[in-house]
Amino acid sequence: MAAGVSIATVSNVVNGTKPATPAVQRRVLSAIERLGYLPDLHARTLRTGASRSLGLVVPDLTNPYFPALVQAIETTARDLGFVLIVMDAGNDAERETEALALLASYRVAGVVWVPVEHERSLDWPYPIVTVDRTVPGCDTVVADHGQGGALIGRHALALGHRRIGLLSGPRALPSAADRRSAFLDAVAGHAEIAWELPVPFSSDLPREVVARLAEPDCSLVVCANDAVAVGVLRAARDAGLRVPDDLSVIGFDDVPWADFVEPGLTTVRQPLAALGRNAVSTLHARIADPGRPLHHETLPVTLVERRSAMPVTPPPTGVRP
Amino acid sequence: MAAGVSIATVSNVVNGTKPATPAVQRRVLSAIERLGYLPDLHARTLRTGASRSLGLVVPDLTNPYFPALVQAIETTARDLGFVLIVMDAGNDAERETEALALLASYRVAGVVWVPVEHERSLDWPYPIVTVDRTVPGCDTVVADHGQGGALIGRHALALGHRRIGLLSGPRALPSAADRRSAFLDAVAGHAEIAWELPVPFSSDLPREVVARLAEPDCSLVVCANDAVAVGVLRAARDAGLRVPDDLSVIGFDDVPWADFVEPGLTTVRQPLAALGRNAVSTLHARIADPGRPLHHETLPVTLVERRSAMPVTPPPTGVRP
DNA sequence: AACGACAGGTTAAACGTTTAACCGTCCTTG
DNA sequence: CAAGGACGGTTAAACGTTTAACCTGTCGTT
Repeated sequence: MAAGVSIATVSNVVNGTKPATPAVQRRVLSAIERLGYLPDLHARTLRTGASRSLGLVVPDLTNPYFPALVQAIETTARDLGFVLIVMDAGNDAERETEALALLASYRVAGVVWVPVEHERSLDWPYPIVTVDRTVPGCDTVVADHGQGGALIGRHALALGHRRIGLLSGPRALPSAADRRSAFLDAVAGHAEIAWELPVPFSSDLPREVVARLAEPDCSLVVCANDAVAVGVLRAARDAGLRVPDDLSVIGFDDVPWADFVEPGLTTVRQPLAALGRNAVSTLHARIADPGRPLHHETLPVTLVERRSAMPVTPPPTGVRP
Repeated sequence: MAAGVSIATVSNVVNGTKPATPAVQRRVLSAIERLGYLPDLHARTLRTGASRSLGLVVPDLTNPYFPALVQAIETTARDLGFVLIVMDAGNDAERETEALALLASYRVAGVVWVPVEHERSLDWPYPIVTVDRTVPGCDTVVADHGQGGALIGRHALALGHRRIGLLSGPRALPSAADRRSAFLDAVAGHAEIAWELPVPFSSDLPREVVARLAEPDCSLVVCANDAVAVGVLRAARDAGLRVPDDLSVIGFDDVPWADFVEPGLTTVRQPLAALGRNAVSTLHARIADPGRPLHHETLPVTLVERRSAMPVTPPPTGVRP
């Protein structure tokens, strides 16, 4: 090499594998500096078999849920010495499979996966940790959707709501189902479900839903999502209803603009950053010890109270005390 | 190899480099299938010197501007046969430099870069295309901020606004400066700038600004950003002002929730997807031909009219016709 | 019948690392 | 003073590809 020293020695000083004479160290380091040498990570990976890259596959980056998650994942991955290869599945299962295969070819050390759909039989040559969804045989980090549902239920009760409308999300989605049933359990016996309608995660509510909203027979509507909560806000306004005076609404997710709509949405916040951090540390642990027992972790969520849900002040239709 | 054939032959059939007998093809392909063989891209890159990965460095993924951009970049990169290594600089110049160095070690074929700060002298061993900011010596794809400013100016005039407040963004940011001066040019001689205040890109407006907003001496305030526009909406509401009846406001960016606030923000939309697509195709072209002349591309923006800016109906203070 | 061209296959070198094995020197030590 | 470690360095093999060079039949041409 240009430092008048062998290649192996260079390797040893850059990695500190073997001790070297100060003089040699200086020479090597200065030559590196001078030539702008950077080790070739491909060659390194090829030789050692230990890849320093992680994959991340998400259904749709533009979902407001993801940016904070991705950021946390990338940051902690890099702090652990890994590089993150990100792939957007475009909500398409086929494209998702391609992504996973491509990552296999790239010999990633592991992948963080947010599956577009539930259930999929697969065996990939790398460890996987799933986030927010669970796949058999994979480590998992999820938010406690059940707790979220319960939190909402208890809050609704505490605010004095006794007749509640429920806009539940896609029935097939486990997280939405968890939310729903925990909520139902929490209010059971204390409040009445005026009606329940399943809606997609969108601000564009089905016609029948906005019709129902126009003449509410409840004091609160609990929404599957912040997106649908925004739809409710809009429908209420169009119907001349004031939120929260005439109608309270509660969302889920705490999207970045939950505080920007009028009134600010009371909602449940998922610990996105923690989810991301723990996902990659879980993955890291599994990479270090492939034989360790399966790890399922569920992180607490928090209720964030804003102005869209308030106590029922004039008793809705005060029948009995 | 397990197909009773040499390694080289396998390479030839998977890449179609050299013709092979149908029988051999079948044997190889079936062996590949059977063993679940996937080529090692590290080895491939090492040997050919042609990396199939691109880097992406952004200041802060949680900025609502980025998700759509990143998605477009990832998608078109993958369609071109590249894999995307994403890095978040956390708005920190130092971390950004680390990111660029790490990408160099990874021998990426090129990188798409949205610099956290303007101006930086550097020479990296890969081609770079910058997005939304320009760096000397790099290919560039930007939105036409000047056009955006002009669009706003003309729209304001068309709506009949004659006294306008201006909340301009960080002076040091070229894009914000372009917007501002084009806007000023567009309205010059036809409308009066009641006041101008530089503010950071945030919904939390400085105290003095909300004070000024409380007693507006203008019919329209033009904001540096959708974020600050939201701040203005909020301040106006707190001051008992109705938007757009008492005051019109115009933003910039068309963030995902611009249509969710009340009233919907009229603003300028940047062609995020096109920006991303063109960035990687520009990069691709440069990779194919390192000697081609520098390519600077600026993409048109569009005005999206919603309800936060309306014609002045009662002439503001009708002095002369 | 002899030869050349060519198609289809193999061998071996090379990419840039890491690492085990090896080899001098010098210092210590019995 | 001879022998034996440490210590600091070098050599060479190996990782999984690609690719140039090479080999070997087969076939078509004269």
